[in-house]
Amino acid sequence: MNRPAIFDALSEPVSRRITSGLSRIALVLRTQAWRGAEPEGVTPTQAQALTALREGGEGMRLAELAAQLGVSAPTMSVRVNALIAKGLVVREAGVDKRSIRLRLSPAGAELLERSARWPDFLARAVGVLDEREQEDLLRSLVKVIRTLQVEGDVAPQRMCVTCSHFRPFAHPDASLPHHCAYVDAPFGDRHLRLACPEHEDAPPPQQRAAWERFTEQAPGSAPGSAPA
Amino acid sequence: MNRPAIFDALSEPVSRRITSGLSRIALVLRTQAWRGAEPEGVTPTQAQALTALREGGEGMRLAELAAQLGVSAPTMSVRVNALIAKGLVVREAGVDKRSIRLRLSPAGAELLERSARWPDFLARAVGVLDEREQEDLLRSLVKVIRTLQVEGDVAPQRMCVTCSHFRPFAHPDASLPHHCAYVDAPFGDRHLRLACPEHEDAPPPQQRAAWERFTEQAPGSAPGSAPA
DNA sequence: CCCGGACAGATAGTAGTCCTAACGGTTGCT
DNA sequence: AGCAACCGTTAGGACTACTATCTGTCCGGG
Repeated sequence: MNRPAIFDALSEPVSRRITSGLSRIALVLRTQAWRGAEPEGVTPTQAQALTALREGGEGMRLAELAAQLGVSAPTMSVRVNALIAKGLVVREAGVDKRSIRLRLSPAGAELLERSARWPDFLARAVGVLDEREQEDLLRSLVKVIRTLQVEGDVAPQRMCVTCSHFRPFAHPDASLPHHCAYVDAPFGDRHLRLACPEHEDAPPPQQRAAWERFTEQAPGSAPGSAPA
Repeated sequence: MNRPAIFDALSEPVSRRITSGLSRIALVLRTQAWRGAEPEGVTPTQAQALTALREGGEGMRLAELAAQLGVSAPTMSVRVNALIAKGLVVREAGVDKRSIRLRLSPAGAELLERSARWPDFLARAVGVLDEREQEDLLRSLVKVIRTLQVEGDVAPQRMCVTCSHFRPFAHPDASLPHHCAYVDAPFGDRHLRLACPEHEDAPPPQQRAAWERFTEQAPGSAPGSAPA
């Protein structure tokens, strides 16, 4: 579809410029990290831990939480203790007396409720994209993150594409082609989730099959787009 | 185009899930930051400064560099001194004796040459997207970053869309609709740059006009997509 | 001419982040 | 019973980056 052009020779690969753009956004997220957290009296990483704790369901173990946030267990231990001292998290003994179960306290849940809008400066910027561009962007991000997960660069995510309830392209409707067996309803790319509380890891063969179906289909935005 | 569905009521807004995905990628970039930099004997932030120094052209001032990387001047001062001590950057007196001009040393340029492939783990993940998806993704990122810049959340970027040489949709060819007056050649969305050495800030009225043309056109991927 | 305000950058001092190494208590296998 | 594996914690050190403060330079006014 794209004809050769002078710029094809002049430019670095598209994928590299994309990573440069993603890095730029990562930079902004880092420098603006205190915006939402500080007014609530927590640090950005503490806020991050609270979010993970909510998304991961109740009774998370310490090591789980650490893996989810990509930090070492000692780091997470200190972080969690700070949150416990602030009364935002409670620690309970697990069945195994070595392990612990971490839960949000009511105060922690309420804090998350209040500050759930961060990072809305970025959400506003994303809002300049039209409906279709957002859907395409979300689908692309899902694909990239899933690949990072397979490569071991990031911990398993609670995403639709690895969920046992996910049935890609189960319906002919191009607008709502997928099916979620948990709520038993069709959905589209725009509904794809990255952190679903109802997520349940599918067995690897099912994951692979679903992934193949999901990626091999032409994107919903372009029914007959160039396979050649 | 998208019909109402159960999931429209169940899900948080698409823009919020997108920011969640972007945050996830930012997390990976942060945890993997030492991968490319450490083997070269520099820290990630030092590598970042070197990159900015190359992209920004020769003879950058300290404050400029600090703004580009979203850190305070003192922070950048310390960082630059470390790079000077390592012989990767040279400091020269500016015309104004208060200011300094920072340049990459040959050793610094050579180091960048060697480690320019970071973060290629992310570039590889982006590589699972097909050509068209990458083009769409790049265009969306450009739009988001440009918006962040207008909002003041990030320093001015050397992007095509703010460049005096940029002529959006100057050609009828849907594959190469834009024109770069600097190299005097047509180019497409897939050639859009985020850090062009030849960038020259266009005057605000021209920027606004170009931005309007650039965003109001239907994305190249969908000639007749929903204006309603 | 020189004096003060504005500016550019450098230097403390402090706080947050996060790692590796080493340590106690539990569990389960032999 | 003994020992290895496991879970979480504590200790120490490195990196990042902020605010406040300081030194030197430029420029305009008296």
